[in-house]
Amino acid sequence: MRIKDFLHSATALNNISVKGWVRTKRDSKKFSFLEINDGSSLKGIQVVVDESVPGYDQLPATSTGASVNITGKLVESPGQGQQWEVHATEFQLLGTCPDDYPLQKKGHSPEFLRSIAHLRPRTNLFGAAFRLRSRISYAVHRFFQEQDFVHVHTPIITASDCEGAGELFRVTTLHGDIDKQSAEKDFFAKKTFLTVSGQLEAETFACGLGNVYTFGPTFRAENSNTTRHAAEFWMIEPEMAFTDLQGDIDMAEKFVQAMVRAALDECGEDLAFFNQFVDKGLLQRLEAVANAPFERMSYEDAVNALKNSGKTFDHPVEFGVNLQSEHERYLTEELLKCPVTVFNYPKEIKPFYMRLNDDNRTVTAMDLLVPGIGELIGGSQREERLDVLIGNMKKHDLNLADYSWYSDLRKYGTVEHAGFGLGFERLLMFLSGIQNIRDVIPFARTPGHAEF
RNA sequence: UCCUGAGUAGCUCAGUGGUAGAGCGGGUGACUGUUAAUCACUAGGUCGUAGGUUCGAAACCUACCUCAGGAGCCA
Repeated sequence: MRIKDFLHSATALNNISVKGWVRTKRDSKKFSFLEINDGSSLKGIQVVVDESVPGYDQLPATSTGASVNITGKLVESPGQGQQWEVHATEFQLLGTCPDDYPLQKKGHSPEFLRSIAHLRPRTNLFGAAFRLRSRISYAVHRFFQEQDFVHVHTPIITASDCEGAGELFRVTTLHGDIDKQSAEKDFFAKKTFLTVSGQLEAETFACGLGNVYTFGPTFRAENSNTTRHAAEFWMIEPEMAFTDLQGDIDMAEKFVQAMVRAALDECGEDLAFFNQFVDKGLLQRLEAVANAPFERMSYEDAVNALKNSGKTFDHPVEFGVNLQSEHERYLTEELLKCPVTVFNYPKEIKPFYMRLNDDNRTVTAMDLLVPGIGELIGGSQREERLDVLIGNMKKHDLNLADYSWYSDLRKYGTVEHAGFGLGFERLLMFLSGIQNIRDVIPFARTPGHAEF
């Protein structure tokens, strides 16, 4: 049993063992109070160690951060502030914690804790963040598995650039100036990279297994320094055969709502903590998202709404331009005050694989925007017509031979299909209110940073 | 990569041209069924780095480094 179980115990218990780290110690003359946390929950448990307890002589050396093993009994607490406490019958100091331990009893800034990322799992904030991450990771699989989606492990090393998805990390075993050497001499006998998306490979499985999803690491060598970007992040990419854009949007909205519901239902204590210390409006916002339908708006309507907003934007809005952060923020945070899916973007600003609409000027792209984050999901119905796809690839200067396996999906038994990509860390930011992506991933990889 | 801001004690910060400070944390002691305990005492700093201006620089100027926020790119 762990501390979480003791805190929720229905009865007093004899002969229990508590192993964990000391958060704080309060000494009396003849006994000490310890608050012990083992990571199983936000709350720790209070332990009372009387001077008669074997091991009491180790208490002076037991400071904040020390690891301990306590044998004792769980009893109702006579003090205020907790239902249960542990009366030690034996105290064992496992590991001392010298006074240069950087974590104090008081709060620290996330920036400082980032610099000691190896110790931050011991804090309330990051304990909560990474418990949430784990629960939601499980909820992702549960959501898709319960609907008979097949989980596909798409390759990490790839030779294909999923067009337009940012800079790639080169993977090579060559030494010296690699650009001056023939790629044929490299390990894979061609230029290879870390994946920027599993979408193209996922499509091959969707066009065979029906509904599939990927959930794995993704790498972008983009030199971007923002609160929403990491060079290594985890992406969820469902891909569905016999599905059009509407079905894609339906699934995206259903997915986001299910994740919000999972967080509310399964991480209540941690969410309450975020609501108190990170984002006062979090719970209210999540409840609203879980219960109300999302807005949908075509790109053209969005552009018109922005034009008629009466607001002056730093970047002017016109049909044909990408929506800027300020535009997305206005739509989701001011105009609609809820998540909104914008669809049917101009074809010029979107990748080759998106299906051309009958108007011949827009494609079936969709972006799901949420308050506070901006773009959470990007997806589309894929171009299933071979001739149109080939034409697009030519327009985008792609080497048709490199993508023959991809166009084969249209050559042999093509079907309409659609999918989307969702940055897992952005979802966690949305669910926790945590403002910086570096605080929802265990060890952030960003330009100039690969510590730990 | 661009723009803006910030680097002063372990942490959070005050100090805007004239003897480096506070709170918290650490140490010591006292006290108490305590709970971000309380009280007293105490240690702790090449003021990011390098130049420059000045009788005198933590402060003003220049460059660089680091961090943060914003932008672009995107998920």
